[in-house]
Amino acid sequence: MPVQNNDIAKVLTTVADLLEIKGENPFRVRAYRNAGRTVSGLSRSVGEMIEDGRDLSRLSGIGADLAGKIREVVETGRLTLLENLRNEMPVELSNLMAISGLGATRIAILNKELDITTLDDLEEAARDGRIEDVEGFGKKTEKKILEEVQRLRQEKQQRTKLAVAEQYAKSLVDHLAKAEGVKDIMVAGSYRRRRETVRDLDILITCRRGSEVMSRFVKYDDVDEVISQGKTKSTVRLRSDLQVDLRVVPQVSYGSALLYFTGSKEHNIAVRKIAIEKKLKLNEYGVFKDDERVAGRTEEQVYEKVGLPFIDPELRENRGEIEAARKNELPRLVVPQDIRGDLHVHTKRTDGRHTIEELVKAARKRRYDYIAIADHSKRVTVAHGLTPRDVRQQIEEIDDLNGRLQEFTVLKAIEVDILEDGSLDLPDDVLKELDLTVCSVHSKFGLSRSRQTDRIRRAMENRYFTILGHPTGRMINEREPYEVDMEAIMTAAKDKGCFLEVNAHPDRLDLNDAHCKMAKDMGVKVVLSTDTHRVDDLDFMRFGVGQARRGWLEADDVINTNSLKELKRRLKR
DNA sequence: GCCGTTTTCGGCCCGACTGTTTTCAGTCG
Repeated sequence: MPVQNNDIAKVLTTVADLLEIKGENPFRVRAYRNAGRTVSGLSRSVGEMIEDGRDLSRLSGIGADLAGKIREVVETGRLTLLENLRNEMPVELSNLMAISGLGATRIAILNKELDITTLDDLEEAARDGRIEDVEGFGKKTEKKILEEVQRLRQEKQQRTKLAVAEQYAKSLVDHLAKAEGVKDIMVAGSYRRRRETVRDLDILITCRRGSEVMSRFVKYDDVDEVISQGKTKSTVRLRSDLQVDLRVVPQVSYGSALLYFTGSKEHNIAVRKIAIEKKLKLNEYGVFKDDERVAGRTEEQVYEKVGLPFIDPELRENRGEIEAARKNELPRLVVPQDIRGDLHVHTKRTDGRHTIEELVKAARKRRYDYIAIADHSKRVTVAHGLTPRDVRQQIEEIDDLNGRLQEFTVLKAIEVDILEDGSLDLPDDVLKELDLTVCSVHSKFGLSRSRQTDRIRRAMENRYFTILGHPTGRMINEREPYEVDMEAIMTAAKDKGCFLEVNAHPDRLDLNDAHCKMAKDMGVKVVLSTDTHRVDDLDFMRFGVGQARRGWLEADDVINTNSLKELKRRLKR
């Protein structure tokens, strides 16, 4: 069983936790923590990278030492440093870091004073009232700890899908915008960076002095608990368990605050370092030269002062955007208006809710030029998948409709299953009648990495294979992606002239951001599709665009930004 | 432990809020 990136990241993070609890050099701790984050954010498996002879120390934040440690984990499944730490102290202590309000220092104190090592120990001590007697702790802290242990047990700390967060954000923004004196209001954080999930919402507001917006915030109907409340910053938890931070800053600081609260943390640190190089200080209140504010009102001004062009929020992950900005090589990211049509739409003939006509009407309303009807193939019996006869019937229906439509085209397609042996679920003489195919894996998710990869590669050898649908099969927070060698898949796609879908459904977002970047780097074109089942789903496109932007994709990397004529040309194999 | 457009040594982002304290450490983002 190969060691996955996630396992390596876990080892590095655990080491960071234990070193921190031990009171080690905080910068050494940070190095391990950063390395864990770097590894978990890689699109390729570290094991493969090592096999390919890649030098891990070329990754930012990973030097010779950490590269060696990562290699040890990959090759032996263990890390001597962690084993040594294990002999010195209980490893379970690192689990306590998940308790909000407890950090390394206080965990060390609780361990020393009360011999607490596990969550159970902690809960018991809090219940017995032993924690409040420890110096530096008190009644409130003890109560908070008990609540947090229970929260952790209920596994409520899961990240929230972007589409869900959007609903809460919109209602809350509406509520806050009604406060007197509010000028700017923006949801920042990972929400603005369009991450597929968010841990919390960060809302930034500028307003007139003496505005009641902060009290309006903590009194919002949906607030379950006020975690902290100050003049410029408050934190609440909504009934849904989503945490929301509100920051209020003066207008002269809006841009710098927006930059700061949009993050990512790593991006901010990198930008601040550049500011320091230029003898400037950057914080959420502005860019300062000798205590004089020289920028801050807009993000553009802040970037300009540190010598950078504006960097789109989706790129701000410290994954190379700073270097690209310095060289003036930032991508011109795809925007929603670039999208000319949707190539993965279901109708009521299978598991969708609407007729082709209804979908056409909805698509035209969104100013599209075309859609592709891609219902399921026969194997997906739960969705009443189409038989060859059904497909032919639908083709006739579409031809008939196209004859009556002006300045809009319905493309004939199918979402055809890739069977276990790599064949497609419909015969070639049916597939050849279609404009395109979306080929998807809907079964046998558990195949080994090599068999799953071969299955898809074999399918791509079929000359009627056009687009690989939701390429990893993952469902966010629900189902892990199936094991597949994405680099090999992309190599095959490029070789055979196939495309990869970025499924824009907010439960999928598959390809993910790192894979989008990988596709770009490998020269594989993608399709942004919504997998629409009801007309409103067409609006999921914005999530797909967000994901694509996070993966550095430009309009030219996305084939459904093309006119119908150009699209048809590119679909030919 | 990492890193370098002054550096291979000596730095490493920076501020708000809380709780427990009498001036601040710890935590968080």
